[in-house]
Amino acid sequence: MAASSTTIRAQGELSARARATRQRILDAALVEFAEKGMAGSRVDEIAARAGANKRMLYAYFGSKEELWLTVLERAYAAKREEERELSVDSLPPLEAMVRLVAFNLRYTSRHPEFVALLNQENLHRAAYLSRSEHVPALYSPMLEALTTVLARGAAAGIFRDGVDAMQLYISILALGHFYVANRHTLSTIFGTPLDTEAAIAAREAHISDFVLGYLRP
Amino acid sequence: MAASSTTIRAQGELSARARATRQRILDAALVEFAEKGMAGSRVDEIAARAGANKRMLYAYFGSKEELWLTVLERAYAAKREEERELSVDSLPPLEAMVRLVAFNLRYTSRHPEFVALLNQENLHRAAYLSRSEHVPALYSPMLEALTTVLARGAAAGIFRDGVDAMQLYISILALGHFYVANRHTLSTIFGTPLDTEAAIAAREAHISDFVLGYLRP
Amino acid sequence: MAASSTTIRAQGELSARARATRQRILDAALVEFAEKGMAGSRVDEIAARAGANKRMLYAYFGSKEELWLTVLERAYAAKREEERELSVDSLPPLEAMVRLVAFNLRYTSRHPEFVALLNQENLHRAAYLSRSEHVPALYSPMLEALTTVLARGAAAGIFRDGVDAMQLYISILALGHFYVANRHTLSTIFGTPLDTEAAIAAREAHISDFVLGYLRP
Amino acid sequence: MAASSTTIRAQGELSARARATRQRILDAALVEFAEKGMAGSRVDEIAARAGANKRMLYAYFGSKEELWLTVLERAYAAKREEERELSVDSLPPLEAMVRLVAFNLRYTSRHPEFVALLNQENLHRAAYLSRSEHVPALYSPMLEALTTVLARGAAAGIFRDGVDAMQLYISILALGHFYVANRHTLSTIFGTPLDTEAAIAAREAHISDFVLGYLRP
DNA sequence: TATGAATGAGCCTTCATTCAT
DNA sequence: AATGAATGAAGGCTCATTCAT
Repeated sequence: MAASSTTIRAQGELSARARATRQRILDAALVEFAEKGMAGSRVDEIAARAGANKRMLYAYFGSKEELWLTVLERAYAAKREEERELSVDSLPPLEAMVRLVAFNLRYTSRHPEFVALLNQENLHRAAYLSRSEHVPALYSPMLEALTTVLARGAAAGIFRDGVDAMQLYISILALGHFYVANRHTLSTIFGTPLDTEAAIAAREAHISDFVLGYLRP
Repeated sequence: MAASSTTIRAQGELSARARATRQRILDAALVEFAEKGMAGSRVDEIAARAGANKRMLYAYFGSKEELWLTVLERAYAAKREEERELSVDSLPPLEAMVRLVAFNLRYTSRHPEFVALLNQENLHRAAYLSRSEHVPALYSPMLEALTTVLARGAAAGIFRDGVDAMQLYISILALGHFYVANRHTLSTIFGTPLDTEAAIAAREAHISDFVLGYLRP
Repeated sequence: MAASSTTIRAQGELSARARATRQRILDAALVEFAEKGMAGSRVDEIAARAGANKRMLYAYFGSKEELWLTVLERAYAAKREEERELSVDSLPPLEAMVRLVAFNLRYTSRHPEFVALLNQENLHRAAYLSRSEHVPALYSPMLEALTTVLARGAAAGIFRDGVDAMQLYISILALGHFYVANRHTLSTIFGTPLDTEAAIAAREAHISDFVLGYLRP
Repeated sequence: MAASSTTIRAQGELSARARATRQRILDAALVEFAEKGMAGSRVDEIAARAGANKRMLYAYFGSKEELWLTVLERAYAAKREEERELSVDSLPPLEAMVRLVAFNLRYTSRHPEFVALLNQENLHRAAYLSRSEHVPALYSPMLEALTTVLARGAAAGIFRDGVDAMQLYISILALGHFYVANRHTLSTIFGTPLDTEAAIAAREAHISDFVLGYLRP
């Protein structure tokens, strides 16, 4: 009777069955939230999609807002985990950079739900994310790795000096993320579809050129 | 979504008083929509903020969705109007490029509500914007102008050859827009505020370098 | 647009139609609250009984709790108004006392909903009533009048000296109110119905005797 | 409301451990019910407070309503047990009366939860109590004892003749119970706290006087 | 042109109760 | 004897929209 009988929070103590239900709710919430945003999502719909009782959603997550935060944290963690596996700091500088750029475009392209979550959360002025204890910690290793790559490249004479790692990382994110995030309005404006494989490959080529072109000494 | 027979759409036929009311509703809606998104905004709140009766909102715009589209169109038009005034095609290529890059960052920074609207609309998969007859037409002149600038720069030997105008334009938008759009989550992640004047100036310097560095032959 | 468009509070500014709706809601709420208490009452039921839309209940009263307080205040005011009309301070002391005692029994008997409201509110530890600005003011005149009557009776040699007006008033309330409030459990316990006219008349005779017997010098 | 076939009602057949659990549930329910009434109480909360699994509550009591009735019966029995120990019929009439009056005030004052239960049950029109087989039987001895005391006092010339025992008993209950039951609203109305020890002592003095003053021949 | 009042559907949340182990 | 997980039916409250004047 340690936890109040109406809310279950810690995940460790759960049975396999409970964990499965919890997971189905999270999966369903990710889809729903990404599609309709937080305000536009319906708790009923999430529960139905999860094949779970609505009450369990509240038992596991307490409220729609807590559920949102949990989904958001997991989305960040998932992306960082894949990015970490690139092992940029163990690759030659040029390849590291190319891979990082391509990965960011391709990941956002494969995971438009991640983009949708981020946009929503920025509408909220990061009100939920700023309550997270996990996410900020995920990103300092990335910055360190990028700093190292830039230094190695500069030492080897293939990158320019004095590049700010955070600015560059934001730019790399921007070149991919913005394209995916705004693909619908951009397609409308430019009158050409942007989410075909051909279009994405073209984009990848462009931004690779873009970053490497800039980094030339 | 056909306009009801009692809906008043054209603005020309309105009296001065009516036009003022209509305008106040639009202004209020812009603020409210940008702050809370479309699903999160309340028709009551918009009317109250406009000092207008809710009924008038329906008389002038027919529905919340139509109001959203009108607000969105005006936001696009306002930005394009300022951008047009840059007269990039009458400036020397280098200066044109610097100005265009700086303008896009500064405009989005000064108009976070524009960013918020765009993000929302992309969540909607541009469902409203794609019904607009005005917006696409706004952007073809921009692409033409940029194409000309790139050609002039290449001819003068200061820009590389073979740059795709649309890709570059998207990249320029991305470098500024993404920074502003995601400033809240980025601030949280990197643990440093990104919307101070100093931070924005640093960003401007970085992206100017970035674009010009890339464009070097 | 003085009042927010979603909540209407002051009663003075309302149209006749609105006032009628508001009143129907109050009447329905009184019945429902008295029958089932606050926690047991259903907002849907109140609205239905009032022939009003649920939304109006919230427009006029803001919440179930505010509605409860309003109903409570009106119940107190109604009783005090009738009590005031007894004009105890302009009657001979003995008659004043008899009338006051009888009135309190009869009123609570005729208005079991008043008793029910009071009991509920005491369960709440007067949480709502204590936010009322109106009710306490109603009762000081009563105490003053009773003090005068006691003094006049004592001076005339028909009442004992040194009677505390507040204690006596509470006792008078008690002798009638408790009987009515607990008529159901008392009937069960003593195995005899207590809310027949005959039983009430007997009770009236008893408590008249009781009070006057005590007041003898 | 018939006990389900799996419900365990009789207490005799239970093991010591089971009896302890059952008792903890009853204790917790008393507190919760008294604080929030039946409609306002939560089965979850009662189980949590008892340190028991919710399921056990249903195993032992069948439903929230049955639990309510059990709690109510026990509260009545506890009061009558203490009252019985006064042995009013073996005391001199005057002292018996004084003790009875004081006891009723003091008991309700020490046991506000009893008062709260009674009020709730009267809101229910004694719907649950009337199904009890135990409670009515508790009270006939009380009336007999009081009748005897009154007769002895009248014979001794210290009490008036013709006093109805039930009416008097109700009045004695009223003078104490009403004060305690309504202490919150009365405190609010009269602007003075009524549950201090001093206030209760003053009340005790008043109602002693009151009853004895009335009983004078 | 403008307004106050009304509406019905739907949303987030909570409840008493039962199932399976 | 005890438990964790699950459920269906509300419950309070809010929303975009329309009516009547």
